[in-house]
Amino acid sequence: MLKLSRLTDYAAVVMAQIARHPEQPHAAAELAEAVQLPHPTVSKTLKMLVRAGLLLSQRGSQGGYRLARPASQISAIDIITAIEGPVAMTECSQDDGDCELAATCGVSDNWQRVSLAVRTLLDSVTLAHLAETTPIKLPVRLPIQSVTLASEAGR
Amino acid sequence: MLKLSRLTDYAAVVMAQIARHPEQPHAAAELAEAVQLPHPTVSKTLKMLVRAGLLLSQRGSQGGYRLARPASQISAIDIITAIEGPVAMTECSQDDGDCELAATCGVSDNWQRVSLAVRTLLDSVTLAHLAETTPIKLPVRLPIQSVTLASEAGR
DNA sequence: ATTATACAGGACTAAAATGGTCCTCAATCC
DNA sequence: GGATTGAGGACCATTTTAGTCCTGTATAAT
Repeated sequence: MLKLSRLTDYAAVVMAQIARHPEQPHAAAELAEAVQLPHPTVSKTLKMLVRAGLLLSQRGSQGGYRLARPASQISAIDIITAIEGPVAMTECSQDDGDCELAATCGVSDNWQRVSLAVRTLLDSVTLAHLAETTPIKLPVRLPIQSVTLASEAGR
Repeated sequence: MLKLSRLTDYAAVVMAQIARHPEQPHAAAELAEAVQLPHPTVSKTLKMLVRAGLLLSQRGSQGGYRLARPASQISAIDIITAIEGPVAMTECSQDDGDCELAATCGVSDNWQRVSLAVRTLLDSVTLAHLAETTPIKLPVRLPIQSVTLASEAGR
């Protein structure tokens, strides 16, 4: 279905929660309560976010989690990558690229361009954006994305 | 990893192969040979594409598969949807939207906007694009995408 | 008509990913 | 020292995915 894993979803919700109160550290138990999710699961998610460098943790009483940098400098793709690994549309758009079918494939280059466009899009969405509550939805348009496909590449 | 399933990947490759020779019908066995994938798997993929209305099939000898419409009128999202179902970043960005955590979630609206942007991006990529071989990659930029987030929505 | 070709539909299985829990250890504060 | 809180990883259940195969049906050539 080309969707985020559930853990990634949790991660975004938790990150947003922290982003709305960036001063104090937040214990896992407190966050779990706030977002109404099981403690062990939230805890697992938080650990992944720490390992990815998006959160800082402090042990001991009065400890907890804080953002490693301002919410405006954390992007959606950072969160997704932290939980799911690199965003790539196809197997072969990854780094290793060990697809031996590349010869007969014929679409890999273009998929890679699409991948890049998706990544760029997700990179332009920040945690600050996600954390904002949205009382009204007024469609204001703003171009944020470019993609180059073979057909436009001069051939 | 936010990536396409392998079957979707196959579907794109096979569709591109057909798109490059749109006149004759192509038998599943012939396509499997051309793209170097197992016949049963290719066959399964083709059936899904027919059911989604992207391919037309003809039984009997000299039968096979043809595009249901020109490659320029089939988008990447059509192919993805045919195999994986609707593209939605989160559970709750789907139609039913039966997420009872929506109250404490606080990010669902913005994820839905991101989903929409991804869908729009994938909709702008056509099978004709994908099928093109790409001898040179000259980065020419072309804005194709807009997204509206809460922060830009007037509020 | 008969036969060979080729798709339709679905059952079935094996393997992998995912979601979720729990236990033990380490750090920190009081 | 004791309470609190995170780190790390093992572990299991469930779901999803990939892939195969079988039976049936439509079509064309002869």
